[in-house]
Amino acid sequence: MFIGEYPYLIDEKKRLAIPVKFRRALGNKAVLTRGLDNCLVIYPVKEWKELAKKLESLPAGKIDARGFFRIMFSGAVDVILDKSGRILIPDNLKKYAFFKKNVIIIGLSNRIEIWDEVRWEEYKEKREKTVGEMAEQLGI
Amino acid sequence: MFIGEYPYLIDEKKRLAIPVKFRRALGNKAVLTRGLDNCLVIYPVKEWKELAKKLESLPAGKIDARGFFRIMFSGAVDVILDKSGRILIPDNLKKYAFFKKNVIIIGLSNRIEIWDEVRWEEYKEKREKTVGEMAEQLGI
DNA sequence: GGGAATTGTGGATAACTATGGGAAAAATGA
DNA sequence: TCATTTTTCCCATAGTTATCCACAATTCCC
Repeated sequence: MFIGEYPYLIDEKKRLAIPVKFRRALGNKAVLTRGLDNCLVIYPVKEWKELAKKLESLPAGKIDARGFFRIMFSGAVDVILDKSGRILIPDNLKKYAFFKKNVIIIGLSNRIEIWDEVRWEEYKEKREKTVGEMAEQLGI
Repeated sequence: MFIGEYPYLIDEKKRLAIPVKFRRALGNKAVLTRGLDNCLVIYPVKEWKELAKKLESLPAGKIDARGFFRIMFSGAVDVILDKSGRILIPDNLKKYAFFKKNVIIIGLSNRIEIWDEVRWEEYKEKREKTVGEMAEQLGI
């Protein structure tokens, strides 16, 4: 299970190291996609396949479903961890997630999210204040 | 499985390179045809055959079905990848999809779509906004 | 606490790819 | 038939990417 929050750098060759604690569970292959709120998500191959299956069952005749399908698949890439445990972040995804150099990698149970550092700090601050309300609404 | 988003150019000889990652799954033959929303679609031969079968089973008595059938079949061409992994885009399809020079090739599970770059960027921007809602509906 | 192993980061070099162009072959049209 | 255009096939090359290696900093382990 992926947990925790780790700061990393994207170098000028678009390489990003994956936290050591996550590497074993990923193996040397994973799938990187667009995530909600302009972050990126890394799925273990198995998790991605399950998600892809859900997406494939969407009705291709419906405009909204078709659009969602296109966004999700076009935003996905296979990534391979190099000898140093790094993956490559393609330009389109880098742009989508507003990455500069500093990013935060967070473990979220069955997946890993990558955030631009500044955006993450803002998001976290905002959300930390409302944790109580959120819990109440969710009935936790 | 085809995934990802890749920018390419159509040269003055109407040639368009297929992303390296897609070539193995295509072999050196494929079928190119009109797609929804004024893009073009490349199907591996096998996938095309399955689609053709579905289309053939449409009720020829219905106006819409007949129209769809005609558009899909009349727009289809066999394409062959050259030594550099490029295919030729016929004029009629080029016109249908509003291609200038810059196009985006996207992988969509069992097929590949080709979009005019400008149109894709517009489409993507519009669709990215509804990703949150869609995800919530699907429970992703 | 000190040596060994691990990790984050940078860089060098080899391999590959995108793209353009030239020459040969085929099609076109008068 | 022949000149002109279009298509096909092959090669060239700049730029990018993959792969390997280096090394300082940190962590681990006895």
